[in-house]
Amino acid sequence: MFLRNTGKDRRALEKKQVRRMTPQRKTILAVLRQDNAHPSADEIYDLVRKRLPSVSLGTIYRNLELLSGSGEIQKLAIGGTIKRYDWNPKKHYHIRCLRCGRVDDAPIAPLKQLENELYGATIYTIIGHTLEFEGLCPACSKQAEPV
Amino acid sequence: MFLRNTGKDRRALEKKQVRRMTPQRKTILAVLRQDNAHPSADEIYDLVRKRLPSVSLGTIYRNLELLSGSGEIQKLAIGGTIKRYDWNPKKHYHIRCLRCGRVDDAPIAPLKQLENELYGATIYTIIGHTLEFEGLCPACSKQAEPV
DNA sequence: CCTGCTATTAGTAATTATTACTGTTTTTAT
DNA sequence: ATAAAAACAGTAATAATTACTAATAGCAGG
Repeated sequence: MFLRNTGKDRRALEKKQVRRMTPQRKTILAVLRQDNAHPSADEIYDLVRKRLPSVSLGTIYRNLELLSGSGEIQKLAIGGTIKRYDWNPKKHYHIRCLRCGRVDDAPIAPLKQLENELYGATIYTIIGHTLEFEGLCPACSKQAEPV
Repeated sequence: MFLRNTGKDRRALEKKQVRRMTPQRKTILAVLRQDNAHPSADEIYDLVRKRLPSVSLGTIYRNLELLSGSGEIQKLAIGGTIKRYDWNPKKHYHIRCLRCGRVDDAPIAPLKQLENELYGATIYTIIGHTLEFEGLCPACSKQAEPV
């Protein structure tokens, strides 16, 4: 949970706690918890705006940062570019569609002993790992096959 | 000539081949192949400019895209934000320092049977997976421990 | 050797996701 | 009740990447 000292990472180091459950915060949590699609900040913004039309994107980002920092939700860096958010803070894996970008949970239990294989073989102090499967979702599988 | 899609996906679909080995292309390959640090496009840009001062950043990106598309190098989306490039096109895993962002190869063989565990359990057509370890590099380990 | 055709280039503009800043409002603590 | 802290909306700035444009370079066929 410690990252390097660019702006965003500096904030993570501070381990700032969520103090108050503001309406904005509450709504962000609510829309995230009824969404299994691992939405991006922008998608969450759209969903929250339906309930709180005057909410600002900065508030979305700030609160997603606070909530993931305090362990209530999880921030995912899947596939490279954009960040996605997961209401489920527990460690689990994901599978991503290479065609449309859809992300689902991968139905496989965390591999706890995986890091043991590196002990002694790497100069790093190992803290964790992320595992991501890639494939085609049902809709894109159909399109991809020329039938 | 252009299917409607996001830029990067469109380009991936085209599977455009590298036709000529231009000096720019050759230099990009050369600097990448003598660098085990998995440099970013910007770092490669700096390295190439030492040999070809007038090269442009767009050329770096375009050629890294072409070279990874044709399988000569590998494009990595490690840790989320920026992309890094690997002279080694063979499948292997990486470990990233959470503090300074350093990336090294992880000394562990690819888990070939991992995807089998998902067959029948997911609605996706599985194509592959990426596994990334997180930890602290030696330098950052020392700093992190209060001694 | 010329002519035309693409691939490629440098340089620049645009885009996207995210982070930072600013002035105001809201909540908490005294 | 009042001062301090936290959070907010709105906007500006940044970083990485992608797209565009006009010029150049190298090959293919006559």
